[in-house]
Amino acid sequence: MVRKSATGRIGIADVAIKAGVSHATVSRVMNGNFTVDPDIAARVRAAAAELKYQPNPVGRSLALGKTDTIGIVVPDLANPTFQAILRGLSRAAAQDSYRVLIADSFEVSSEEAILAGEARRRCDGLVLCAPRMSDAELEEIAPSLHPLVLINRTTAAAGVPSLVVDYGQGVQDIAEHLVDLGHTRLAFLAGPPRSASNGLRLQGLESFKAAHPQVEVTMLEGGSDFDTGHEAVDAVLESGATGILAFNDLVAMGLMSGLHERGLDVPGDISVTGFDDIPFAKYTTPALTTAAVPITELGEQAWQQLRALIRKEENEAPGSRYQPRLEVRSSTGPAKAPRTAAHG
Amino acid sequence: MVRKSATGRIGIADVAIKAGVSHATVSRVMNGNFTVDPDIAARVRAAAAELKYQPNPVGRSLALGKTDTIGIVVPDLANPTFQAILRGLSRAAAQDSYRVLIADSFEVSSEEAILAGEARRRCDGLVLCAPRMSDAELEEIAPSLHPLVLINRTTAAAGVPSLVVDYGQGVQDIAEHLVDLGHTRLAFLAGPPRSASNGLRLQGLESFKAAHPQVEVTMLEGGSDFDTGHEAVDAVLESGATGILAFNDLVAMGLMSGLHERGLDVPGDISVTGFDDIPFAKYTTPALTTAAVPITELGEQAWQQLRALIRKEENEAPGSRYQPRLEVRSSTGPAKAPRTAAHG
DNA sequence: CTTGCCCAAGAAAGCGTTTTCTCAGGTCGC
DNA sequence: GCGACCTGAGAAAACGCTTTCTTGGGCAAG
Repeated sequence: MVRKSATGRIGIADVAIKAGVSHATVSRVMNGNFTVDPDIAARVRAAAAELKYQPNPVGRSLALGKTDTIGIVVPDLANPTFQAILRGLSRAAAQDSYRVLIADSFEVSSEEAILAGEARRRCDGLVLCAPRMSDAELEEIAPSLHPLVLINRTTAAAGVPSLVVDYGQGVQDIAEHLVDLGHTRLAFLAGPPRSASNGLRLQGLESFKAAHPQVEVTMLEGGSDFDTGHEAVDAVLESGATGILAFNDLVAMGLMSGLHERGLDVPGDISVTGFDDIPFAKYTTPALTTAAVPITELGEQAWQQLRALIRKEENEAPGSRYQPRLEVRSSTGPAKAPRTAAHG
Repeated sequence: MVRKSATGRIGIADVAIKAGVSHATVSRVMNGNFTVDPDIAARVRAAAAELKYQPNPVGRSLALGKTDTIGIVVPDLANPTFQAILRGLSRAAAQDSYRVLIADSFEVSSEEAILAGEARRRCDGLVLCAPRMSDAELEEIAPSLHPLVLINRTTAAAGVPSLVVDYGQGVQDIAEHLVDLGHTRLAFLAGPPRSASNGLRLQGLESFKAAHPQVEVTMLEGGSDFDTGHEAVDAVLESGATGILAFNDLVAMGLMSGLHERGLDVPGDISVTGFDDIPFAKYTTPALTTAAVPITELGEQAWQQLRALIRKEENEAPGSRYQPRLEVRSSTGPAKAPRTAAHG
């Protein structure tokens, strides 16, 4: 019988025996090496087909020193942003016959380095998505992770392309939009403290405040999910702001839902904006004004950059910067007279 | 110098040389084998730490015959349902130090079998998520994919646990709910034709129709995303139905958005229901009435089942069936007099 | 007819681990 | 004091593949 292999699976040896040739020849045929006699090649192929032989990728990986797999580590797989990046990455990588291994750090920044290292060792390259670790730590481990591509984070370590979204500019665009609508009291519902993109937004708001001293901008603590927005209703109302910049679309949706429950009208009473333009943003009622980030493209670009690194190609454009595009929908509208002065 | 290995990475050999012992001993120490002299063990550990040695998982996998990785193949990574399953699976697997490799078939059912095979060979087990392939094909390839767990699909092949959601019951519950509200004309916005869960829903509706001959149920073609729902507005209005059962929450949201644009009130003019209870469902306006599927739990259970298979444990409960729970929110309300008879 | 080449296919050496097998040295018992 | 037993560590085989190295046979040229 066949099945001589210890693992019980059909191996190259089985095919070699069946075809009456050596392992080497089978390998050559399977890899399209043309120095094999056509007759023998045909015999090998027939044997392989009959045994339904499929090369063991692990053995192959060991011999070849590559796994045809890349890893991605994300802080939270529940976040639509990271899901979209993952999707874009997976799609692009699949086009080049690469697979994607995922590692979710669940926002535990202390785990990221270990997770990244483990993932990297199993893969040919790694995408580190919005890592929460410190700059110092990131810079320290970056070399050991090469080929490495960063998303929404930069590092001083050499040879690490970064794809960053200009959240600072995006948040300024949104603020400008609200000011144009007559809002003079704004509030920012911040994101996770360790998020670099939150830092960029805060910087952007500082620039905005410098340029618009007459506008009042209240900072509110927050997070990155629905509930954050939903629970922030009181704080938002208390601030007296009429234009709210939520950290992202999720927070904005939660907030709108909360406002709705309070009987407040968006945008009649309060204007709400999001960030990211996740697919759902278009379908909220009212449709959400937001800053669109070309997020799937980000995942795809990450693969392009990583592929260049893996192939050791000269990378003409190491990393790139993405500008969000203001997407005005119906969750923003003209400011009405400040509620505190409504009696006047 | 160190770095004798061809790959340029630190290998077990480097540690062995540095510690002045054999490969075997290093391996023993790294794997916590206690038959090693404590002094030598300490020397090895010191050498490993100094060289920052990390075992190569590929070599390890080859020797051990396992990869500590499982694969999941989904028809569409953009679908929140599959994202949630992936998340649950990944989380549960990570708890047992397993990683997840993803394969997206992009709804191309002809690719599924190849994709599944490739993924399986790199992994210790596979989760096949709502495969679109035919029953015959599924049954044929199932044995070669073992250990295998199916989600939302069953097969006659032996030893393949299935986790299925009782979509038929769920859809009946929703229909009953609408009837209780006085609706007599319903419409079902179907999902992808190849989706087994769509088939289950259709069966459920047949049962429902049999039990409620007085209720008119119109079948409308559809899909599984926002746009499907958004584009279905005309067909829905044409049907004259006042209670709409959308294939899932996404479709329902698209439909509500479309109805809103037409100036129609939900649930005043038309009641809309979804399915799945994705996180967003709670935050739509109006909040969506839907059938909640314990979807993250599904991913987690998939891992439990797969783990049992991998460990060759006796599996007391091979597979299980999940009952959706009706989640009544505010997108459904009392039926108003049929519009076609409004003048009466 | 012999010598030298070239080519195709087999033999064997990796790839980086784990694990069995083997053997040297020490301990204990008689 | 010598042989049996045991322990701990090195040697080597195994995992399944790719690839270099080797070899034998066929062919052309001298």
